[in-house]
Amino acid sequence: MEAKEKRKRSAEYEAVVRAGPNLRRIQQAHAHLVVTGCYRSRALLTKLLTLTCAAGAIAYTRRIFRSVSDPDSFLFNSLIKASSKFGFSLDTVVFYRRMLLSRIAPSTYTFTSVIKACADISDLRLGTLVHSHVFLSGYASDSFVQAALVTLYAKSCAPRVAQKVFDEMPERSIVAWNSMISGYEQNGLASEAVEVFNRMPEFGVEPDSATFVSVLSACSQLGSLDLGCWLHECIVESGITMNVVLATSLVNMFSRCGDVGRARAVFDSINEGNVVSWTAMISGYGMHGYGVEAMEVFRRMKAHGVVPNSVTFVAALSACAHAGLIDEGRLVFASMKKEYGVVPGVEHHVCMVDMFGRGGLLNEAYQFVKGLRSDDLVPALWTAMLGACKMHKNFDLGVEVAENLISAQPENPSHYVLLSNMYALAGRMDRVESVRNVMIQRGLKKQVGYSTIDVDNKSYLFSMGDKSHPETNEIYRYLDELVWRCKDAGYAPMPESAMHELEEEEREYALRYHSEKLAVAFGLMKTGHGVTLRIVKNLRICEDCHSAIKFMSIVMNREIIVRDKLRFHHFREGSCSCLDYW
DNA sequence: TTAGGGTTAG
Repeated sequence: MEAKEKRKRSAEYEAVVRAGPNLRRIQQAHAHLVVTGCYRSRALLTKLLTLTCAAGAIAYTRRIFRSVSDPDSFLFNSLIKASSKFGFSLDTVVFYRRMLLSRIAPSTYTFTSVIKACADISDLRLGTLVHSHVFLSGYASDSFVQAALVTLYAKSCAPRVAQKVFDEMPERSIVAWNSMISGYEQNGLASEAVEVFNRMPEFGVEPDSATFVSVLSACSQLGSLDLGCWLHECIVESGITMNVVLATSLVNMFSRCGDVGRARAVFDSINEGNVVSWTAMISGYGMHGYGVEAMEVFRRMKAHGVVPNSVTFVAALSACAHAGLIDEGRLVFASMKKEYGVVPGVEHHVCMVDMFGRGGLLNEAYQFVKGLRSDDLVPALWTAMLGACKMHKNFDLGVEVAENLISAQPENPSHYVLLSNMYALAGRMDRVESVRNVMIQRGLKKQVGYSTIDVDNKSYLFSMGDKSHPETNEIYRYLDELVWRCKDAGYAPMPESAMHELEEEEREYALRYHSEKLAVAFGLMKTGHGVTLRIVKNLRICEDCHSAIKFMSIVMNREIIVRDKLRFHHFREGSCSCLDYW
């Protein structure tokens, strides 16, 4: 009799397992259990709960959980793990609280899941509280818990705390190293991420594919092609399997470091691409202004049966915007909702305004903005509008837009600079002065622009008028001479795009020693003929530098590639790949 | 009566 009972139960259990994370089948299995009276079995209930959670039916999970009279430790742990794993972080916290209230002791397994949930919602306060529970429970030296804590602090914008936890770990697993590297990378501290990576060999730790994915992202931020190529070699030498995530990371790195050809070569080597890898390639072409190529990849992606999502559409629309493909952009935008059911969000709206604006269709851009719901009117729309006003010299509209921007974000100094630029271009110097005074009153400082360039595997940083470099005198002299040669070739400095409060002569001086010009001069000085220069600027390249670098590419017969905040500019033989379309 | 963790791409 007993054996028979046991066989029956295990058959029921098997039936639940077979249902898998499919809500309809789980419900059928659940109904069957209720009918046969087996639903009182804890094992079955627990399995049922984790499966409903995996199926994404969190409301159903909660309902079943509420019906359990006296949940045990196994049930709590299963539920906490499943809810955390499938992204129901707030539920994880609620279940954890219930567990504590039920006076059931959490284990290291409980903590890893709860800490991951706190990390996913970047809740530092809650995470710190759980960290104190870890101490009280005596699990502070568990390596899994510690690795989870590193992730928690890293993802909650506290990378220094993460580093402290990491440093105090007696044994650091590869996952802990990876958490530390990705933590720095995700907080925009790319150099620190690379430093951690470089310290791995001295601890005898072999990087795995997740390590490379994170360090490649850091490299993309830095825009350092030398570093990226070296990492690529490391991956090949390590014999790590090139999975789609790693390959996509490489595609992104090569694009963002200015070598879209290599990005394409890696992309072509991917066997089973997914929506992320295709999107990465579209975005890569887009940021270089290769709109036709981007749209070709977009077309091929659809032909391969890969369904574009919201991010893909941002990449495709932005590619159209940066290449002036207005009609194609319109078609893409129209197809979003109609063919793919993707509802346009604020990012897509910004792309459209940017696209119309760059193309000189200011009125259409403005009408597009006016047609949006008021809660969709994000500052980025006005910034795109403003860029268009400046490019196409519509100062009245520009002033109106800049004033809108300032009222929306009075604490953002770059809006004041834009407004001041607009007034200056419109010849309203009295207003320029008053905007500047407002900035001073409110204690707002213009964001400092800087440019970096790699020479002989070393990164050099320049800011405007920078004199910190040991070879400053040589660089300035070289640049002065270069500017003279450019002037001979037809370059005319454009003083109006400098800070307008300066006197005429000072303005030209300030322009001449902009960070990107200093970086170009240094690169030309230090590298041999035929070497392509690659510069990364943190802000948008200024109009005058854009013009000057075109001339530099002629007089020095060099290819110069500049990545700015928005896109790439390839300067060659006196023209730029953006076709002045930025 | 039942399993098991923390890291990675657009």
